[in-house]
Amino acid sequence: MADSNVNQGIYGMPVTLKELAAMAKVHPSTVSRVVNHDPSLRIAAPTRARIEALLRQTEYRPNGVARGLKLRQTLVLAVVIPDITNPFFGALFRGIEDAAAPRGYQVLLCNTDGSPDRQRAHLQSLAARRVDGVILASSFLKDPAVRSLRHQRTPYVLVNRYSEEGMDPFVGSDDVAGARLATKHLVELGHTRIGHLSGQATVSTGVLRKRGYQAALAEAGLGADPELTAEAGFTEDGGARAAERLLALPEPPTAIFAVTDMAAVGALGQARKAGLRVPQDLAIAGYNDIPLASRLIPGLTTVHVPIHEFGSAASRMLLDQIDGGHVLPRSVVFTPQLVVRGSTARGADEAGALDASGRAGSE
Amino acid sequence: MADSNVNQGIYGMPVTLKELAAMAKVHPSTVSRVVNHDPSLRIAAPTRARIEALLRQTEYRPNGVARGLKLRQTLVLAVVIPDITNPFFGALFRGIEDAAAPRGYQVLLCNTDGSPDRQRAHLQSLAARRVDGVILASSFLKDPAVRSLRHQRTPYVLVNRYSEEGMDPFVGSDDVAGARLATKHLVELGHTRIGHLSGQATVSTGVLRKRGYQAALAEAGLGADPELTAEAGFTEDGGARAAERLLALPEPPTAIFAVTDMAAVGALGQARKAGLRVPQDLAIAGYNDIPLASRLIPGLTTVHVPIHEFGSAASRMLLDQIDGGHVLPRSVVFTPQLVVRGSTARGADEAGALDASGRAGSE
DNA sequence: TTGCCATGAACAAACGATTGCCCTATGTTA
DNA sequence: TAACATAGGGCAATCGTTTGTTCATGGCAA
Repeated sequence: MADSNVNQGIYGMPVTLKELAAMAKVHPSTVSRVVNHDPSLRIAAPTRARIEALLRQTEYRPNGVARGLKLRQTLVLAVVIPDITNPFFGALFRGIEDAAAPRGYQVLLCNTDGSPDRQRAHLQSLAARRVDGVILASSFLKDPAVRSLRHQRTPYVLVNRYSEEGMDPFVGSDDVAGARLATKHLVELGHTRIGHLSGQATVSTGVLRKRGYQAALAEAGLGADPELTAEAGFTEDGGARAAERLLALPEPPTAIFAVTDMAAVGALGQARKAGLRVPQDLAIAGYNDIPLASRLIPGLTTVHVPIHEFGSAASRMLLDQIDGGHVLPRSVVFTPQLVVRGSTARGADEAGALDASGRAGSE
Repeated sequence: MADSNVNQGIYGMPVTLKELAAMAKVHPSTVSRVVNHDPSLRIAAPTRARIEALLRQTEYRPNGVARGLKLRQTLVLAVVIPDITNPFFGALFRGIEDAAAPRGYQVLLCNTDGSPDRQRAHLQSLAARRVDGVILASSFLKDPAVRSLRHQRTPYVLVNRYSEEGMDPFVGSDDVAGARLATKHLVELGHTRIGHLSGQATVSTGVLRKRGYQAALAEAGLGADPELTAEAGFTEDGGARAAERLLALPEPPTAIFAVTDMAAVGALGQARKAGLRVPQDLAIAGYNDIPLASRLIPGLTTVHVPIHEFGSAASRMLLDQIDGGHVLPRSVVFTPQLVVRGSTARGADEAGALDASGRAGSE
């Protein structure tokens, strides 16, 4: 460093309070109070004018890191998800950012790919970084790193994942009701062998949607054949493989309810590969109503949830928690709605499927 | 604050060097040197053991904010894009994060929705935050905030966007060549009225791909009818509207090359709405080969570029620039490849379209 | 003239970590 | 025995802000 005391930015733009103060011939603290509009500061008009002119000329912005250290707030939120490539999480993220930005926050995005190790690594970094809050939509709530969030008193909100302790701030939909809706729809279409592509048993959405599926079957007087449920996880690949297993059964299902649209998409591809027509030979329903669902041919019947609002609601809960000290309300649960498209159309002919696919998702 | 001097975390876990030092009965600086494995530290074995045991028990992690202030590095990168909901940017982000994570960096995601104001707001925040580097894949390179990145000496890399100054670190594909490839393909299929859904004239990809389109037409001895080009931007909606204009012409095109897969998807929907069969009545080609392209029916013919590698290459360039002080190489340009699917299939019948759609994108 | 009160800013102590330098014991060597 | 080297850590400045407190000055009333 050639300039030992006063560091000038390029183009001679000062970047620190100290430099600014030297130029204005006042003490740095005075400049700080002007910048922050400190009401306790009584300042002579000419002095204030001098400082403000300088601030404008130099476009000074306080160093956020130093500010973060002093004020103990970073104005950063973090979102931990399995994979941003999944359209569900893309829409979710937008909801989060759109609600966070107006309040001055920016958002770190952390993909875990469903790996507990990556999740733990991310959470540890986030804790060290002192992010102001975390939104968790990833799978592993037993992770000790999650507990350490609690212990560190880092505010957090869960999206689409209940924790076991059950008392965590939560945003999501009524998974049981949604799954019942979709399954009941398949029942009413006359199907009696209805398969289920399930999520992992370690994830609440997986468990609850399966429960809804089983409830709908029971209400219809249909026994839940365990053979008709195959674990697919939440990916297209998983959906394809699980569907393959189901379709290879001696008595394969004529309809499938998938835990997730992505799994349903996998099933759709698998059905096509097997030469089955959808919906004539196999009806398929998903969950979430991702944008892709309405663009497929046939359009995917699915359970619509307001993904973007999941994000913004979670964001707001988190920020309120950060500002206010505690959580209110503790949870936001949206009511899911069935969206019927071509993949389960009743007397589906080609035209019907096309029509249905033309509907735009409301997301 | 009840505890004035020594702040204990919950569960009595110390969180600062000072507390740790007090417990180990050594000076904080000594603890710091142990944590950072300072080679200049000569320390008695028992002392070291005492400190290390303490570090393990308490799971101490240095406060990243304080560290950032002192060391002038935040270990944060930022990505500025129009919209993460667009599959192209989802894949890009994963590439970036996957390359950044092993080197200890986490990544802020900033969506601009193509708004210069939002972009400027984001860039200003990022500068104030002292992020270590920025990857720009958004549209506005004239933005003064971008210049200020340069002025602040914040390292940055452009993805898929040339700046006018032309000397910025860049990652992307040869847009002219890619567009020529796609257009030439349409020419070879026998089309003579080939339309173009273009990007904005302010964005390099828009300009260059249009140039490639025109070059291919010229080579084929086809004049470029300006009426056959409509500005679509990079969104599905824009693509639909632009396609609508083209299809309403007295002599509408029989083939369309879209600047982007998303625009092509919009055109596909518009064609369907107009009762046109793809590819029989209208052939459509896109650019980027997003995952969606291979799942549509018919599959979308497109120009494949390695999106994930765009991200990882950009990430690596940026990190090298941060570590090394300057940029080498200044740019990475991938060679695009044509992927032919059902949307331009030659004597396409239903079956052919289906087959083509079954191919998985290599991304 | 003395005392008091605003006024207008400067002072200085944090926030938590890093790091060049200094200091104090103990051997070691001349 | 005096000078010196080395081991083992402590000291203190620094990164850039924020903020409670103190201080000097001048005006005004008594």
